[in-house]
Amino acid sequence: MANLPILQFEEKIVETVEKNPVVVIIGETGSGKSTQLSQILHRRGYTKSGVIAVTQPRRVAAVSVARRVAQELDVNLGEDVGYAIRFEDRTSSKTRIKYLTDGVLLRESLSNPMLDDYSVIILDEAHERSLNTDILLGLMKRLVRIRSSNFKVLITSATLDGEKVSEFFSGCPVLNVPGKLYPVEILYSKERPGSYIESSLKVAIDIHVREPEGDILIFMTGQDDIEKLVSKLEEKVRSLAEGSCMDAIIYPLHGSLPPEMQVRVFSPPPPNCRRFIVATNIAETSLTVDGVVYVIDSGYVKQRQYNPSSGMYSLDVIQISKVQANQRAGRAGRTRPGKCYRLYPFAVFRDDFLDATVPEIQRTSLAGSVLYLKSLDLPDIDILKFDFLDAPSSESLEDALKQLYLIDAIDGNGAITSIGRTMSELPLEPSLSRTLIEANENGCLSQALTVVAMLSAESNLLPVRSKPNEKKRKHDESNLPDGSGFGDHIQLLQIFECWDRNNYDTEWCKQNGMQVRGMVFVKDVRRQLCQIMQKISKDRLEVGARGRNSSSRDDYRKLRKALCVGNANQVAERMLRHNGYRTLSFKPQLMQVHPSSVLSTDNEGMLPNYVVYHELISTTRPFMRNVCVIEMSWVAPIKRKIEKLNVRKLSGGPANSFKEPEEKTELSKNNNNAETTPPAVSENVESRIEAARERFLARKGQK
DNA sequence: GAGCACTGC
Repeated sequence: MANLPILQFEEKIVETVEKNPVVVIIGETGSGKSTQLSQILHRRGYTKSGVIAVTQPRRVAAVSVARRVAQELDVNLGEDVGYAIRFEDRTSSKTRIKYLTDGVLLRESLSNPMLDDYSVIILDEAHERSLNTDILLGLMKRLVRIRSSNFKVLITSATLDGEKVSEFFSGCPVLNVPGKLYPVEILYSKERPGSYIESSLKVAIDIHVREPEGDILIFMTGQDDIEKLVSKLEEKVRSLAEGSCMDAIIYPLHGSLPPEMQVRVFSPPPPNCRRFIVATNIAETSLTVDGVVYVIDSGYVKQRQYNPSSGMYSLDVIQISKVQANQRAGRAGRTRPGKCYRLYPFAVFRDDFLDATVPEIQRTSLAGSVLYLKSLDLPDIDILKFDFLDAPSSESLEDALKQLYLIDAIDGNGAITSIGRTMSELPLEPSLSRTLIEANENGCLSQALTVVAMLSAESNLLPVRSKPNEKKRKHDESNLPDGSGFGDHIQLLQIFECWDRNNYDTEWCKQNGMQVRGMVFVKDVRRQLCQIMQKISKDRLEVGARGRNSSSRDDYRKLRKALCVGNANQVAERMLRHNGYRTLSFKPQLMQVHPSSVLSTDNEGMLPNYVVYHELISTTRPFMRNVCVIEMSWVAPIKRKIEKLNVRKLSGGPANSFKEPEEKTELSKNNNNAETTPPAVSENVESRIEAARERFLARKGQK
């Protein structure tokens, strides 16, 4: 700890924080910023007037960093130093330094918008640009303006992004804290390889044969590529003459591996053995593998993006950004000098790669975030001109408003409704929280809680796909309920009820190919939602899935009706002559039911006329994932609402709520004149949105 | 008859 680089900058940091409400800290990997910044300010008395909060984008980071700081200060975790993540609040009235996920801080700000428990808020890892951190950046900008001048905000970022964040905060000071990485030699390819699997294979074997010991980390885009490369590597390594080089052991590493397979990379390798770790970008930030000396970087990543005009997600392989490339290279220099082999030429890195990754706020549906901001009721903040570091497109904001309108969260003028207020209390995407509220009116809340909890965890539930497992899984799956012809939501309900009847037995999960951890998560989510709904619930809520009984067809019908209301923006109508569907509320497009669905055809081979879907995802074709059968009579009111829809009105709002965005230079000096800013000219707003939209399109065009 | 990168309340 004593030799952490950041400690040499203690005086400078304290002095700068003293004089400025906002400071940006550029701290490279190994600088100790996550553990030391809070302690420095604690030493200097900043915890006398309040708690120091440090946000993290990931749960594990919040927990492990808090644990580390408690150790260094020699206090019990949960007392002077604590953490708060979903389902787990380890803080007390004694807590002075609190680590928490950015999502938890957003929740707290819902009940206490001034966040006045905190004297200092540190947004750590802001360069990752998570949706939550981006919203917090906007809220912090407002907060330093309206709270007293001894409230401090620190933002840590990456080299390439620091100036931009500083500009956002009226040119606040930027401090550089060097990291403690060993030098990493970067080697570029002469040209882009035809196949980065083959190219990685060749480079990896070259390293293995020629270079001294040290593990090799290879960045691939997804499970498929990883499995292919792993088997090729195994074959090649076997074919090397025995004794010609050291032993090798090859690990795949990606998110859908069961946890016990993931942690294998943390146990030390056998002696005289080189490890090959073939990973997705899970190894870029989330998991740190010790012993890596060589990195092979394909230059690609698989990324999910949302298209607001079609309401569809797609998963695309795209080029990484410079920040990502540097992060990957840094993985080679953690224990000693390393080498990074980039499978692309320097010119591609310099000219083609974006400086930073497109922030999440520009690639996801914003319905939840827009509802969140509306529920804050900030008199001086209007969602359409909320001050974002990078603004989302107006198209994306309009899509969010449209979605919210169709599920009654906002009215025709864009104002939040009482339903919308209740929805914002629930830690769920809007379609799911609306479903719960309707189910409560409907008398099927218990069932809806189950389905909604299952959907929140869905990707963690299904067994891993792997060739030898396939047969076994098919066989096992036939033992699971089938949704009784009503689709996937009902099946999810039936599965949970089955597990409930089996006393939440983990063996039952294993026998049926369900992921134990995923199902336990569902139980936790359901319990949490239960507690929140208890306050507004009409019925008494049994904690179990209807007292160990199965739901009836009547329950299913009520539930499907609630799902229809909650997913009013995601209704699909079947084509007359075939089993393709089209959406009602987005521009017309043909979609299919995902082949993994349990939805079945009738005697004539036709699928139901109307369904709602949970998600629209384009892979080889557009697919609806998780569909539920609904009745035609339920669709009529939705159709009427869509016809009446006027997006301009939704985004207009009352004219007097518009205010000129404050002058940037005023931030640090004038803390108390928030109310004196003149009303904005709407042209100004529109031109800002238009400019943001053009920036967005330009970026998309570069791709 | 297709396939899912990674987080989080």
